Amino acid sequence: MQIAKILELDSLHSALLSWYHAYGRANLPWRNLPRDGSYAYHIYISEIMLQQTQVSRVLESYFFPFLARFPTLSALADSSQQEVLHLWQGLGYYSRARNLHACAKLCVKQYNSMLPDSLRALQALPGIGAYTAGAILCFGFGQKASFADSNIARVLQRLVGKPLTQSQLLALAESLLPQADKVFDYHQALIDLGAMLCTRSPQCVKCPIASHCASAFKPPLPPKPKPRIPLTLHLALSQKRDSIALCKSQDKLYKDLYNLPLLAKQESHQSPLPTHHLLGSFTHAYTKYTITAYVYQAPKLANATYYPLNALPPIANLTKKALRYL
DNA sequence: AACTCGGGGAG
DNA sequence: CTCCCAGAGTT
Repeated sequence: MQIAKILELDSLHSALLSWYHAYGRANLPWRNLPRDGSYAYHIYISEIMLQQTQVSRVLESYFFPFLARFPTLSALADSSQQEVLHLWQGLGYYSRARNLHACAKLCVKQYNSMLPDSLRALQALPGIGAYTAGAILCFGFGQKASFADSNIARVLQRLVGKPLTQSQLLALAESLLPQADKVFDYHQALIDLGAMLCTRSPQCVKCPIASHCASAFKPPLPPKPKPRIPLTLHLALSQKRDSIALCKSQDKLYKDLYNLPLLAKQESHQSPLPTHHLLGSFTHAYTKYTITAYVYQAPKLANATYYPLNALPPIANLTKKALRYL
């Protein structure tokens, strides 16, 4: 590489890192752990929780309770999937919880109850993809690995001023890496830059690397519109003493979680069923659907399983909302 | 490459 | 209201 380019890169790194130490979220719990691999499990949990999920939400009521209940990979492997789902309840994307449990069991069996420290082995584990494998290597094991989450992707694409394919993105990320002792903070800094300044509406005036950026102060590309499909659910609330009827989902959606029995479902806006006693209704957003749910009082169901209200199995927030009408 | 999977908070 | 978040797995 040419000298001028190296100096430029050096200046980019130092500008980014000074900004991070002044304005970044350096006090996040998963940023203040030993980086020798002894806390790779904690990093792993944080990375899975943070997939498509905001930091504030993970800190609220998930990260610490989960680690308190499952302090090690072995403890996680020894638990039941139900208990894991219980601590995941409300966080969404529940395949993450199922994969965590499966991954822990695999690591106990194959890797002496530890997470492996190679990119290939990590990526082969359920729920760990390209991004998370790199992040675990870098943040958990202190290795010089490159990766790109959506924050880093946005920053790098703005930096070069054009959209990049996944392989172009990874190649660029690799070429921008600083020396080994700075890689941890460098990646955290890029992530914070993407989350705090280089957002969809970037605050370029505050950006420490605007002078390196091809897109600084230019309007971002227009987003593409996404369709939303109306969905009407008719849910049965069947109470027996202090228990209610719930069904374990076998579908991909809410798999292994418990839901109210479904009387009917249509992909359109519907009115309540006139033949049933309506208790109430609510709306719920779910990916591409906007759901209207009607909750009806239902008689005792002969072949349903009833669960006590003070010891419910794991339920999704959709079901939790419906239980308000008890 | 395009879909699917949750949920809540920001704008 | 719309958009998006420390993505991964499936089709």
